[in-house]
Amino acid sequence: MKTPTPKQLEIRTREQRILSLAVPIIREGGLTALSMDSIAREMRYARGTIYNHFPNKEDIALSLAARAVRRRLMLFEYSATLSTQPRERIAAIGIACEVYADRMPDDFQIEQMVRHDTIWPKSSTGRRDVLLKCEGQCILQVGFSIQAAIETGDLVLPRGGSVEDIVFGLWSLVYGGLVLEATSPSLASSGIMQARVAIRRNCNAMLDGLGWQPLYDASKYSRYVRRIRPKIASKADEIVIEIQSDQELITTENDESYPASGQ
Amino acid sequence: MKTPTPKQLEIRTREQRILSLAVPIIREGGLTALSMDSIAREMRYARGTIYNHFPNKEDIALSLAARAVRRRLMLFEYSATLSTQPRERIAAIGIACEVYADRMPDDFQIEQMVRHDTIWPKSSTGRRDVLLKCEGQCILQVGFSIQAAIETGDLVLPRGGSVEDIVFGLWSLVYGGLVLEATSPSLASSGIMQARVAIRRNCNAMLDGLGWQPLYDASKYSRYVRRIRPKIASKADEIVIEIQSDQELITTENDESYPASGQ
DNA sequence: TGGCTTTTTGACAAATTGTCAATTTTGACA
DNA sequence: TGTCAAAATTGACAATTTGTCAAAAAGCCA
Repeated sequence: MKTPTPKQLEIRTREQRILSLAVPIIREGGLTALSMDSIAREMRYARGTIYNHFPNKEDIALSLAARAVRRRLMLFEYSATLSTQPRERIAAIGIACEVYADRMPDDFQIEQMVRHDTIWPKSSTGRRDVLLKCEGQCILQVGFSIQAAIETGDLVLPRGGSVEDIVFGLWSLVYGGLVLEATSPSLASSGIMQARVAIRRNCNAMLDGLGWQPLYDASKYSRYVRRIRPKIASKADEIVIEIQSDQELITTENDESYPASGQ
Repeated sequence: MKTPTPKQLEIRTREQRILSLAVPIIREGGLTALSMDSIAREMRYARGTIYNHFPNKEDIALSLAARAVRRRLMLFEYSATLSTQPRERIAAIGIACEVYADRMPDDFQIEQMVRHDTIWPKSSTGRRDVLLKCEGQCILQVGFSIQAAIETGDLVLPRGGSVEDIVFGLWSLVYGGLVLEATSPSLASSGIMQARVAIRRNCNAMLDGLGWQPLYDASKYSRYVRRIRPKIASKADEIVIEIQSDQELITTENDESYPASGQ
C-alpha cells in the first residue's frame, strides 16, 4: 500500500511508453496494425512483459479510448463555463466537439474505433467502466444546459419529450456528422464540403425547431464562435499535456496512491 | 463471353454460400471471427479455393456491404414513391432507415463495419465502387425530395446553405442516431430509451427549424407513419429475398450474363 | 550476504494468412 | 468415346501473431 516506488515508477513509465507507441500505429493502420509482438520488439522487451501491462491489444485500445473520453469531458466542462446563457453554453459544447476532432484527432479516432470492432467484449471491465462513467458525464454536461434552458423558460419541452432526447439529437448530429465527415468517401463526391459549417447550422436549426430561445442569429452566432473557439482550442492543448493516463484522476479520490513528495 | 455455364454455375452458387456463411459469423464475432481458414474447413474446400473467390476476408465483408447498400437504396427508392408531398417523402425515407435497421440488421451492422476498421484499404476497387455508387444514389434520392420542396416553395434555403447540407444533417441525425443506439452502452444508462421516437422528433425539429412547410404535426405524422411503415417493412422483406449478390443488377445493363433459360 | 518477492524472459502450442507449383477436373472437339 | 489444353482445386510452405507459463533474473529488505 505505502509503496513510494523505486521500480514501480519504471513500470508506470513503461505503461505510458506503450500507450505512446500504440497511438501512431493505430492512427495509421487501425487495430490490425497493432500487435503485442511488434510493441515488444520495438521496446526491446519480451512479449510477456507487455502482457504484464495489458491482457491484450484490445485493452490497450480501450485504455487510450478511456483517456480520450476523459479529455473530452474536461473540454466539455471547460466549454460550459464560457457562458451563462443556456443556448450559448450548448453552442460552446458543440464547438468543443469540433475542436476535439481537430486538436485530438487520435483520440477522436480511437473513440469511434472501440465502439465497433471486437474490442469492447475483449477488454477489461475496469477500463470499460472508466470510459462509460466519463461518457455519462459528458451527456450530463449537455443535459445541464438543456435543463437550465427549461428553467429560465428559454425552452419548453414538447409533449412526451425529454431532456435526454435533445441530448441524443445533438449528439447524433455532431458526433454522427463528424464521423461521417471522417469516414464517408461519398460525402466529398456528393458536394458536401464544409461539413463543419453544415453541422453548426443543422444543430441550430434543430434547436430553433424546438423553439429554443433566443432563435439562431447567424452573425451573432459566428461572432460568438470566433470569440470562444480559440479559447477552447488552447484549453484542448493544455488538456492533452495534462491528461496522459486513464488512471490518474480516477485514483485521486482515494488519494494514497499519489505520493505528495515522490522519490 | 457466351458461357451459359455448366460449372460456372456451381462457382457462382459457391460464392453465395460463402457469403451466407459469413453473415452469421460476422454478426456474432465481427470481422475478427471470420477467417478464410474456417470458411474453407466448414465448406470442405481447400483454402485456395476460397481465395479464388475473394482475395481476403475484408473483401468478403465489402461484398456484403455492397449488397447491403444496394438493398438500402432499393428501399429508399420505394419509400420515395409513397407520397408526392416533399416533406412526406423525406419522412418516408426516414422510416425506411428505421425499417432497414430493424429488418436487415446484418446489413446495417456490416455497413457500419466497413466504414471503420482496416477493411476499406484492403478491399478491391471494384466492390468499393459499387458501394460508393449506391451510397451516392441514396444521397441523391434524399436530395431529390429536398429539391422538390424548394421548387414547390415549401422550403427556402438559408443564405449560404445547400441541399447537400440538409441531406447531411438528416443523415447524421438518423444514421448517427441508429449507430449510437446500436453501439453506445451509455445511452440506455442515461435514460434514452426510445431512440426511434427521439430520432423522428429530432428530424422533424430540424426541418421545422429550417422552416420547411408544412410544419410538424404530431398526430398527422404518426398517422402517416402507421400507414406507410408496414408497407416499407414488407417491401424490405421482398428486397432481402430479391437482392442476394452485389453483382446481379450491376451486370444487368450488359445483359448477356444472365441466361434466359438456364441448364 | 542471504533469502524472499516481484518481474522478466522466451520457448511453446495453436491459429491464421497469403502463395504457388503440382494435381485434378472440365468441357470442347474430333 | 478419346484426347488435351484450359480452368479449377489442392494442400504444403513460410510468416505472423496470440496467449501461457515455468524457469531465470532482478529487486528489495534486513
